[in-house]
Amino acid sequence: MKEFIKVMKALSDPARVKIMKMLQHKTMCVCEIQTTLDKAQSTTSKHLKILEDAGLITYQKNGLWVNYKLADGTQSPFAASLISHLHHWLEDDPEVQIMVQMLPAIDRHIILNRN
Amino acid sequence: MKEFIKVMKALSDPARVKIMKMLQHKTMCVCEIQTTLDKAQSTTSKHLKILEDAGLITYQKNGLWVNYKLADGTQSPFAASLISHLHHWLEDDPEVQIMVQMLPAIDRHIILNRN
DNA sequence: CCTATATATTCCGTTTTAACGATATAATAA
DNA sequence: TTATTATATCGTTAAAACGGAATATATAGG
Repeated sequence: MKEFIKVMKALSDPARVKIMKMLQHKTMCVCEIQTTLDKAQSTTSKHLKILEDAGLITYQKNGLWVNYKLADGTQSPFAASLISHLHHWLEDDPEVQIMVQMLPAIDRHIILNRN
Repeated sequence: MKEFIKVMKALSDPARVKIMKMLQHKTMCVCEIQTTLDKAQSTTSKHLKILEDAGLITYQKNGLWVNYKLADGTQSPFAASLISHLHHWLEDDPEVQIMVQMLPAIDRHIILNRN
């Protein structure tokens, strides 16, 4: 029950659902996710932790960057099922559509004014 | 998005998930659900309203009694999918199992000391 | 009408959640 | 080592959620 609640709670916040939907398109670092969400860095980091604790996303460190991506669902059958459904759910949601449109322009090097 | 969040939030509370699991076995009135949950009557009533707003359950009035049952999911595709999954999810959860065992003994007439 | 009763709603206290700024951590580069 | 930088954690505040007691509503029966 606790594990199930954890997954449901994780997906009960619009910002976290948006993170799931953006990671469906590409692996992203924290600053890219933060920019797309338009939230503070600490807020973004906490949302990522909640999703990770629920088994919905994973990360890989690469130097200073932490790259997040959707989990494969092996950690939780509930997570697995919801990750799968989220691929087609909310595809026609206005907020999600606008977000997806801006994704190609989101790049860590541009965000950090560097090249 | 709002509709999706509403469904996920509704299923983010153990008491409400338990209600879904008990209604999977039979239609129940508020006092029966309250007894099974072991919560106050107002608390129970509020949980039921949240589940109903999310399209997860429906009710039918019969005199003084209000009988609740699982929704068919026509109100929301998210609700439909989760109702369906919940049928097999948490079947082996200890809390749910104990609850299901006591269900046959839960009867509105016995609860209200009447026959 | 009046009474009884099953459920819904209101009120209020407590706990949880989400947000941000500030600080800490960890990795890179000099 | 020290400086820089991407991310994580801490501290605090405001809003939302959960709980129960008290009250309101609605239906049934006299």
